[in-house]
Amino acid sequence: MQSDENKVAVEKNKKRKLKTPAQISALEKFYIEHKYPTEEMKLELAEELGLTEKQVSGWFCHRRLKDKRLLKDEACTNGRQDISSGVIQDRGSGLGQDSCGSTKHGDYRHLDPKEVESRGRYSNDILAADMAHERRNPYSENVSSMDDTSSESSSSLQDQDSYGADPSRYLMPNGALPPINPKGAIKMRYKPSGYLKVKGEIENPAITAVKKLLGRNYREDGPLLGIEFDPIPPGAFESQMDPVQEPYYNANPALPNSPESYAVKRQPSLSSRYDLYNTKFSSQDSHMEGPDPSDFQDNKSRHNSKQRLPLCSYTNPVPRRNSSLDLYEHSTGEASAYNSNKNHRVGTKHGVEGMKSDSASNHSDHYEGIARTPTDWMMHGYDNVNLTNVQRSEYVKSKPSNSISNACVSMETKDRGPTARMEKKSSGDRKARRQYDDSDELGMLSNEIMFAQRGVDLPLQHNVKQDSVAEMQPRKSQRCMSVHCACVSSFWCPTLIDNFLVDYLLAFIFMIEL
DNA sequence: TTGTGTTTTATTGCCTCC
DNA sequence: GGAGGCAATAAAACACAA
Repeated sequence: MQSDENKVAVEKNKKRKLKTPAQISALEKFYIEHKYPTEEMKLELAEELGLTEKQVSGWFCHRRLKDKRLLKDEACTNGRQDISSGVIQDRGSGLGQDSCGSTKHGDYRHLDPKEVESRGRYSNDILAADMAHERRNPYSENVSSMDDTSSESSSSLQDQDSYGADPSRYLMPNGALPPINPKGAIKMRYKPSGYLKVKGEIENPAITAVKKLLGRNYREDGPLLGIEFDPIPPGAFESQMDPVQEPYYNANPALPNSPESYAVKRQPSLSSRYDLYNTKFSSQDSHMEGPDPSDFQDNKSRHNSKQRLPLCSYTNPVPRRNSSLDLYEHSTGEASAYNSNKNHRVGTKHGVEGMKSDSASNHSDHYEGIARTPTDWMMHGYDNVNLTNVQRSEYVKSKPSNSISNACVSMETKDRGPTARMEKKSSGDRKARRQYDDSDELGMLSNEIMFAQRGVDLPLQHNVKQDSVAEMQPRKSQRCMSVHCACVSSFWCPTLIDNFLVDYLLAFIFMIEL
């Protein structure tokens, strides 16, 4: 009898048991803080979680292996991408070949394992793993809320539970990166994230080819593709006047005012958002510029990587189309995409689904009429490419259900102000509108300054063709015109336009040319 | 519902370090 | 030699598509 009981007990113990969400959450949290916990830590943790020390040790061991595996996969992926593109990317794939070749005893071998400890805060692959965990774990949200009372370290855990790939998650409240543990910094070099990561993912052969074709003409800090801009309207930057009372420059007086003016007017506000965005990402980029990146979004899981990778291709030349939809949704709805972790989540189920619903319900409205964003301006102005509404709808229909597009959504929402539909909305939106206007003041100012600088420093051959601009600009004030010009100028203004957008634009143009 | 693929957990053996 | 860690392996649990 006793032997039978023992047998049963052994069987019971032998049969693996899934750890509860709370346990996993706690373990993950601890793992972020201490990649290599001491025996005391393990004991304490085991006691708290009702596990054995052996289980805890094993979990940490497997967790490290998981990290390593994900890192290796990511590195291999990047390495293949580099090969396929024929260009050695100076960012985003440093680890690749080295780690691909040898895995014995891990890629951390060259580092003191202890030095690797506590790097988890910056370890994006952990986030990816957590994202994978979330996919599997329907209780994640509960766990997340459960940890609400936790202290600082738990905040990261909570973020984990949300599994947002938002690169700003680790930013300090003031938007700056938290102080970097030198030890962590070492590891950081291997873990690109945020913009750099996304960029590395999407920088497919098409973009590479475009860059190759452009050669010297492609300057990240210079005019784009030789697009000609019209000269700055006289007095465009004169003292700001009441947009209602003041006369305004109108290159084409025949054009009536239209709601687009509102949308266009909003564009400058994006600069402030862009600045913030770029601040975040550029800060991260500064850490990513190292020889070796991998990336948390890619690290999500092998399974998801397989699902995601094919979507990195530009089957949809304008994946950003959904973004404006998203923007509309968020600008009028509850949470803005800019602040939403979910919208930064790359390749997450929710994000994709959200996009689908957006496209399905709103795309027809969003692409009626003329271009409303700087990107649209470019599309109209460049090579006289006139996209019909139908075509645009098709862009939407071919909604990119991929991580990149999802990332674009979040970026897009930063790029674009509210669409013209905002103008049509009821007065109930005026409150939100005022908020935009507030930001517009700052944004316009910065844009105008930027534009003025450009007017001095750069030749004017890069002015957008006036027709295209006039066609799209309902002008209500001189200031609006200056804003319009500033928006156009943002395409070659390095501080306003993200390289990410440039890449997409290049890819789009490349598609057109093909 | 089922088959397949992925992830997680547990176990074992080997290696390195002290 | 013991402790700790890594890698390999098996099996259970899970996710997802057909």
